[in-house]
Amino acid sequence: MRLSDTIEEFIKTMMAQDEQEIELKRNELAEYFSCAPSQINYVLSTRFTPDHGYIIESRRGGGGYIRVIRLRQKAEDLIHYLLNERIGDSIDLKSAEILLRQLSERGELTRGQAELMYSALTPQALSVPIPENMKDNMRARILRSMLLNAARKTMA
Amino acid sequence: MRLSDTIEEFIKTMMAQDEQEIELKRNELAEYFSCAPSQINYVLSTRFTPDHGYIIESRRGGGGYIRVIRLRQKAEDLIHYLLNERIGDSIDLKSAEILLRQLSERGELTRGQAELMYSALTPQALSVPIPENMKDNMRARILRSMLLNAARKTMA
DNA sequence: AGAATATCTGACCTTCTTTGACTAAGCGCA
DNA sequence: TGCGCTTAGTCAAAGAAGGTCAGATATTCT
Repeated sequence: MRLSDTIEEFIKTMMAQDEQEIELKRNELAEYFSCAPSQINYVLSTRFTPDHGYIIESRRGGGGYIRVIRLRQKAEDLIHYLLNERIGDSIDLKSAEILLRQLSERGELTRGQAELMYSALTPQALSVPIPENMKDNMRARILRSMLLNAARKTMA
Repeated sequence: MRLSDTIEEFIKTMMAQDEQEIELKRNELAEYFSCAPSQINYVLSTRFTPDHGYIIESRRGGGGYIRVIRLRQKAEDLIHYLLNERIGDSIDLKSAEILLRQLSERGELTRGQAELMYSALTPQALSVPIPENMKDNMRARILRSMLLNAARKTMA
């Protein structure tokens, strides 16, 4: 079996017992599996992505850590759909507005959240001197990032 | 847990009970936590700056002290200051994080709002191919737009 | 077999924390 | 006034994580 698969399983086992959230030390894990620390990043970036239902947070420096958060199934499905089908790598303001309204009506987001997200995508928010055609691309990224954040909480 | 975090908490606990203002002895504190005295300065300069809502006063020599004062401002004044002066047309991620954290600690924003706003400013959210120096400019606009949105409700 | 894809490693980078040597400022007393 | 404690401040270097990326290897697909 490949090392990556072993590490993946190991992490998933840790989460099974614990909660939906674990913290790990990159160097310790690498030490434990006698591999390069960057191998851990490889595993995380290929098997613990939002599409797989996970979110990663980390901190450097003394006392640093990597936190792996598992989304609940429903949130995972929704995020998968939103990121891949609905948003992709570009979304215009009007579509984003419609999407946010739907999410709020469906109760996936509070109205406040939806409005706050919308405010981050308006022309004023993005009134920087870059080509217009790049703005919908920015909207997509910003919206993704915010939806992932929300997925950890309300979307459940 | 990091020593710096422990010291930060310790100081905040002292303030919670007491009032808006406490006085501490650098050497005693360092002694108490078995660390270099300059560690105390590190904590103060990374966690008790005006951006964090505190100011520091101190005196050397016999009977010296360090005074930590929590600033209190009316919400409108704070928001006004942030929007017009502090954020201006550019703000880096770290500063934004600090400001959002302060707003949430003060109860001007919920923690969820602060985190949602933060997620719209991360490198992933802004990972578009534009010059780095323009990103802080974008952060400022996006953050302002979101704060205005929140302010219109909470503080209207 | 050859091309495409997936895995691993190592060198180098960035961020955050901790320590210690040296510096500066009040205070009290000769 | 000047000297010597008693404090606090500064800054650079060391330490402690984690991140990135290109290239070497290994697997899988056609």
